[in-house]
Amino acid sequence: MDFKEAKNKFVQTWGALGSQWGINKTMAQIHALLMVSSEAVSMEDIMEELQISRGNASMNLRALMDWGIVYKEYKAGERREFFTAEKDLDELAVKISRERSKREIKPALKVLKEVSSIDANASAEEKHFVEQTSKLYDFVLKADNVLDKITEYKDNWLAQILIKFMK
Amino acid sequence: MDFKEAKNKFVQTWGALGSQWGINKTMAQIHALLMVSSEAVSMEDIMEELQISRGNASMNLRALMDWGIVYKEYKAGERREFFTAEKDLDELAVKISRERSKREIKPALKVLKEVSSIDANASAEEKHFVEQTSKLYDFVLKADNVLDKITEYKDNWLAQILIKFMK
DNA sequence: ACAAACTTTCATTTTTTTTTGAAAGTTTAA
DNA sequence: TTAAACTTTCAAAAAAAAATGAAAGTTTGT
Repeated sequence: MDFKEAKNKFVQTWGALGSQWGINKTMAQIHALLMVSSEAVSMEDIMEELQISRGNASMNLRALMDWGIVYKEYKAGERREFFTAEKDLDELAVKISRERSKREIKPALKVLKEVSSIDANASAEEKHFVEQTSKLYDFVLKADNVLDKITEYKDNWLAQILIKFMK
Repeated sequence: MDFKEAKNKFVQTWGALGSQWGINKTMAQIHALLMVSSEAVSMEDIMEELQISRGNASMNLRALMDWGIVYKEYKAGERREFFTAEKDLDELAVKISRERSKREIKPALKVLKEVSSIDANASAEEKHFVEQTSKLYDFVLKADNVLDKITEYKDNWLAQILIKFMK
């Protein structure tokens, strides 16, 4: 396998993995491309390499910047914008965790709290509902807090957990 | 908010959360419904409650059983099949983690290993590619191993991490 | 102020994913 | 063995998500 094939395979795989985790394929592909580029890349080049339209490139780059994992870069004497990805993997994981927590987990928690707070009248059905959603609330809250704690460590959190865990 | 509203809100929210994480909405909704049902539920009732077709119900129930988080149950004297969800949240998390690791992370690791193994000739571009994909391989492998370790604890793993982490 | 060099937006089109439903398959009871 | 009571399958339809591209917007240099 030569470089071009390998790069392409990586971009495709990263895109597919993204889809499976609820991230738009092109967004994941752009991210993959930037991750393995040593230099900042122009929108034109991204369009060319991934064979996508200008609009698509623009929107997904915007989304990646909103996630805080892709940055604009300006080159002296160049009119156009260039893009780079966060390349520090610990930092990348922290940012993704924080965003998903903020966007998805926190709102879900709010709903769980609401629905687990209805007052269950006598019926076993309602009691079970309240019990189960309460447990779920506690569980998700705890998991979310663990994420918070972990991402506070910032650098090398993964290795740190591993150390603590392996005894 | 009364019981019916709460139940519906929970099912809808769980479905939406599923979508955001790459799980088919109906599949997540069926799971939600079964999670908060104190009794096993028939396919007919699932179709009725979620307003979905027989085929849809059948396929998604099958998928949930493949994930190992929904079980068939037979009632004495009843011809039809009933379904229940795994209600132990630790067990649920363990099963989901294992399946996602097996289906998505392991194959991605294989590709990462492949593409990071090309021999980079002199160019800085190729060197950077190999370096970055190697780092990614190490990172994902480590993360996957942490998941493995965690899920070995089986019961109450979340609380255990929390304890270790809080010092 | 103008226009060239870019980027963003969004209505429309395309693609992908999900759902439907009817036919085929299976199981059970008599 | 037959038929009733179910479940599964899968081609086709529908719905949802993503992509296109041209017009509108923005920035910069002269």
